[in-house]
Amino acid sequence: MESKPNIQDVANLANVSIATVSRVINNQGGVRKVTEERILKAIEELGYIRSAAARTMKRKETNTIGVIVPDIMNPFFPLVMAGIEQKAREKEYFTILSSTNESPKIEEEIVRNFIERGVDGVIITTANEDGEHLKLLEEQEIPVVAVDRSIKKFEVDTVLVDNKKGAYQAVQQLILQGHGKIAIICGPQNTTPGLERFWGYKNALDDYNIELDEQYIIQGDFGEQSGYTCTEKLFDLDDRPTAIFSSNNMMTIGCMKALADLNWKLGSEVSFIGFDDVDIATFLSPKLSVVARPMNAIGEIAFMLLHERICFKGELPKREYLLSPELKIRESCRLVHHTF
Amino acid sequence: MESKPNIQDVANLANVSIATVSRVINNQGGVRKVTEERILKAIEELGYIRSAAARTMKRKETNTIGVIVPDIMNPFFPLVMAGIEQKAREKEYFTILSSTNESPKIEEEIVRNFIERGVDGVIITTANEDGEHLKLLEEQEIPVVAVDRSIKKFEVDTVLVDNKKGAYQAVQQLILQGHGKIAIICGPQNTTPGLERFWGYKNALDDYNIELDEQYIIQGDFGEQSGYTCTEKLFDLDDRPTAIFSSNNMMTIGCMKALADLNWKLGSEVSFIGFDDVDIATFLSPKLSVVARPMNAIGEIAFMLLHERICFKGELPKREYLLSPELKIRESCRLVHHTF
DNA sequence: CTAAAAAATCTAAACGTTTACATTTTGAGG
DNA sequence: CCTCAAAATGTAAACGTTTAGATTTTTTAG
Repeated sequence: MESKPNIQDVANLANVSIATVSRVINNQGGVRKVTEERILKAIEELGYIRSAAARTMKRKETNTIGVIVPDIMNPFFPLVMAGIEQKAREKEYFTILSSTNESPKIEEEIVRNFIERGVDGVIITTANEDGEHLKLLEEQEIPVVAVDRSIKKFEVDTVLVDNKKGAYQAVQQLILQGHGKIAIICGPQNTTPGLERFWGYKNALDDYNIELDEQYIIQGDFGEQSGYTCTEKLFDLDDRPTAIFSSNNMMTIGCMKALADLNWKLGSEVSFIGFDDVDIATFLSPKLSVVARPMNAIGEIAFMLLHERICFKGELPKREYLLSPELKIRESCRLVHHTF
Repeated sequence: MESKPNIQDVANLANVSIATVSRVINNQGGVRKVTEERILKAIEELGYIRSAAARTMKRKETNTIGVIVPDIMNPFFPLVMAGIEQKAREKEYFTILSSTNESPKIEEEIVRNFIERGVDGVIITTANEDGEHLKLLEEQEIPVVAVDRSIKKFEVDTVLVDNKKGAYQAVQQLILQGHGKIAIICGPQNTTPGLERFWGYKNALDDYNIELDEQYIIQGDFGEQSGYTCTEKLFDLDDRPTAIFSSNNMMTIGCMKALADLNWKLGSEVSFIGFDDVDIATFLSPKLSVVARPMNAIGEIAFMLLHERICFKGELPKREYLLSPELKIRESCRLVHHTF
């Protein structure tokens, strides 16, 4: 019994054929109680563990899904991941996680590796929404669910947050509180979230007949540093905005740092709402109002969609979930002071 | 060509034997340029991707390591994970991540599954340092590296942070600033980090001849909520401490919330140092002083240790890394005001 | 007690690689 | 144009499962 025991060793010890052992370890029934017990004992005795590799080879399924995220250090993704994992565990699926560092090249490598390993499906927040580099997945007919960023080149189920609505609500809130000079720190306009959040901003202003003012539209890149510099630019304006809407969490952080450094008084001199909840939101004084995304639900739904598609091999129409973010009003947006 | 092409299909198309194809896809050399090109073309044409399962079956290795963490939502782990992944990618290893939710039972299932899948090694922060539930790993002789929490029941390489030293330095700092009434919000005393951080606290007080005062030692559970309630308890004391040392990041957050709610003035009325850096640290006013752990380095070292052990099948002594945390002094600890 | 039906078990053939070992091809040196 | 070593390629046997289909055993019913 030098190396690891295999199903044959178990069969020998229990004095049955490997077929019977196989039926037992897969609880397929049709095995007499007494033999089953004999086999179980043999398994125990030998410390037998079946080889997933051999099994996969026959079965052509791994009960594994691959998850690809662009940046594991961004707190958004672990939270989504938690939702995925929870549902996956319920269905006895396992999860492989890889992070691309926002590199489409790495992403392509990961996809290839996932396919080699025979994942049953993939949940991905792609580093490049174009999706040209993802064509392998389509070729191999592997079910895919896109999360947070859609994929242009081919049809996949998608779970998105209604960025436009979230941004709209935030800006609407500011408007209703009397603000007219509302600035936006934009995300990159070549990403869906960046673009949609800007649309939400624009629509809200339109709906309330507030004219778009170019000087209040500042272009950021979703990074903390850009949040900082954008805020500085706004501060340098002759006619400063009375409210700021920031398009994501990292820029919110940068913005807060800038406000502190510039001594631009949050809440009183300038109201604020950010997209995405951040840890710091409830610590700052005043507490930050934010548009919060339901990360856990995103993960759960993504898995459910994927699972359906894995089980249901037939044709299924492309499905698109649009989750509504929640506007959490705290203290950083206040009624504007009209001092005449 | 109905189903997926295999190595045989490639061989047929390229008019060679499967052995030659195998040599090409593993770059083993010994194949003429012209045939290699022919094979490569065939692979391209068929969209052939080799099956990791079949390969594993022969090779008995997967080039995959398993990572087990207790709580993927705790920001500490994604950061460690980033370090692991980075090094793993360099060595062409892949990473499977699973989270146990601090449940030893789930952990055992995950371990079993990892073994079925034939991971070459495991990096784990166990949910139960006793390690009885991990004996499968030992039986199967799978290399293991323990991170952040050691494993008692069997010998494995370990990467720890010098909790005692970190706590000591923090408390020492408070003492040197004139504090005598220093409270600690403890972690669970049945975990190594909880225990060691308490020792560091105790040693520092001992060394400076400050008597341990039971009322300043509050037991928490590393959760945010407990940080909150512990802080309340301290506030309710007749003789409040002038400084607080919190044993981890989540409790730090709870503590900050409590301070704000209680209107207990951070920095002036009560100084503070926390174990582990947190996002909010630099936003609060005053900015939080913390003991920061080198998460990325922890991950990198953990992988390197594991990798050595995977490659080097021979006997290797147990190795234990003890990384020093860094005391980051910001503003939340101030010279105590002696008002006589 | 026996025949037939039902249940349990077994046999053997895949699945797609890798790899010793065997065979063929190539090309250098005479 | 041979010879022969070296290089290239091919053959075939694993690896450890699952699973039709064959076979044996058990149970049922007359």
